[in-house]
Amino acid sequence: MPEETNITNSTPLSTDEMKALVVLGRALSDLTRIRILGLLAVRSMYGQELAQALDVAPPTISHHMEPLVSAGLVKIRRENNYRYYELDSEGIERLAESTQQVAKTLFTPEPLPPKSEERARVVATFIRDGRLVTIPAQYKKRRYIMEEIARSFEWGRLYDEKEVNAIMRTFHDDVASLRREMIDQRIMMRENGRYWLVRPHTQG
Amino acid sequence: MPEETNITNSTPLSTDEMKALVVLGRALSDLTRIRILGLLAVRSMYGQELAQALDVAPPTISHHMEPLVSAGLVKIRRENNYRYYELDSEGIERLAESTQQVAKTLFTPEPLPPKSEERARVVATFIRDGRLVTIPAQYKKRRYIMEEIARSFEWGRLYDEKEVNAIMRTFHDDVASLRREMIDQRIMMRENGRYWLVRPHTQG
DNA sequence: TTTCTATTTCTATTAATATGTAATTATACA
DNA sequence: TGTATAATTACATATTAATAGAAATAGAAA
Repeated sequence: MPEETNITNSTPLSTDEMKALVVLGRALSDLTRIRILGLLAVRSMYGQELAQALDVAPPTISHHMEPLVSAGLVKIRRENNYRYYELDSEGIERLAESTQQVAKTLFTPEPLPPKSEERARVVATFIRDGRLVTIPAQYKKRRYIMEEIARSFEWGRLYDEKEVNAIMRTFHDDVASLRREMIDQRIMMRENGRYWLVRPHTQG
Repeated sequence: MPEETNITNSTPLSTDEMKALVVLGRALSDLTRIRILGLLAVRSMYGQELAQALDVAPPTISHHMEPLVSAGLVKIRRENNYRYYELDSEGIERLAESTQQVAKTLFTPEPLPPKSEERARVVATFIRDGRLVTIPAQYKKRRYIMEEIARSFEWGRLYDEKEVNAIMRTFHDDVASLRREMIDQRIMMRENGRYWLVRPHTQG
């Protein structure tokens, strides 16, 4: 079983970004609210109109407005006795942008750290005469080793599993663990039995 | 009070699109699930790792995976006894695209219907010698009238409220109702007291 | 001011959700 | 084949959310 005790669980999303996502998700997580958005897309409406159109009681509309307004999707325009609810175009644009940003963030691999004394020492310790002595238990060291092994692959090329195994076996016999580690660390990707590097090597 | 009885409540979102949005919203509506996404963005993890990292019991992870997988954000890779959860890059791209699409849809005004006999008849009935006799109660007719009045505005120009009132008063004295109707029907937009047409006139 | 109406708040009820413990299933491994 | 471990399911509980009726609030109109 994998040894993971020393791994720090970092995340590319800040706490604030995560909370903002939850607020957005909550706003979208109910069909009545989505239907409200759909209706407001045609024209702004006031509460009783919405209640009648959706066949719910007026207090229900009021309650649903809270998450929609919190998420910045709807704004309220007061006119006489009425409150006209209308889509907040800026908010919805922000929503579209932010989800794209999050999607991008989630898939931006962490940058490779520069070559360092430490890295060289770790590599020298674990790789002797081109053979991996043992797979390091500590994440950071394992990371160095995996990046070193990745150098034996060519940027932009697709490899099938046999080729991957052949290359990895020059380092270590447990190629299954090495393969998994490459995927886990997002150094390589796999799809339909084909493997490839996620990004080019950074330093020669 | 506005007369709305004859208005059909159409929406630019199909039922399927709405349901898909709800599924997505549900997936994002819980902080634990967002944190799972954040962790998986760094590397794929199996259940007990996630449980330990988030300080929850393993069944909780199992439960959270259902909405994440349903929404297409996470996929499961089985390896020995473990189940490695990993981000579904295609799913997340689809998510980003679809929210953008929805945002766009929500703000695409319904196309102006072509000039028709009926439209001409309605306009002739309600506008006599350049004066609006009365504001039609029926939505469709009101729509025709508003589009007719919109022709007196210039595409691409900003108007302040005084100018809007001056132009509208040539049609009818209740300029407040006309202004609101323009906004409601998304023929005009307003921001900081400035008004403008949402789109150009289609037919001369 | 009084009245009327739209909206919100209060309160209650029901449904859904998040979470955990215990039991079950599934997969290696000895 | 039995044992060990990971994951899921079953079950239970506590919390949150959705909804509506009743009461309170706010604004317009008479």
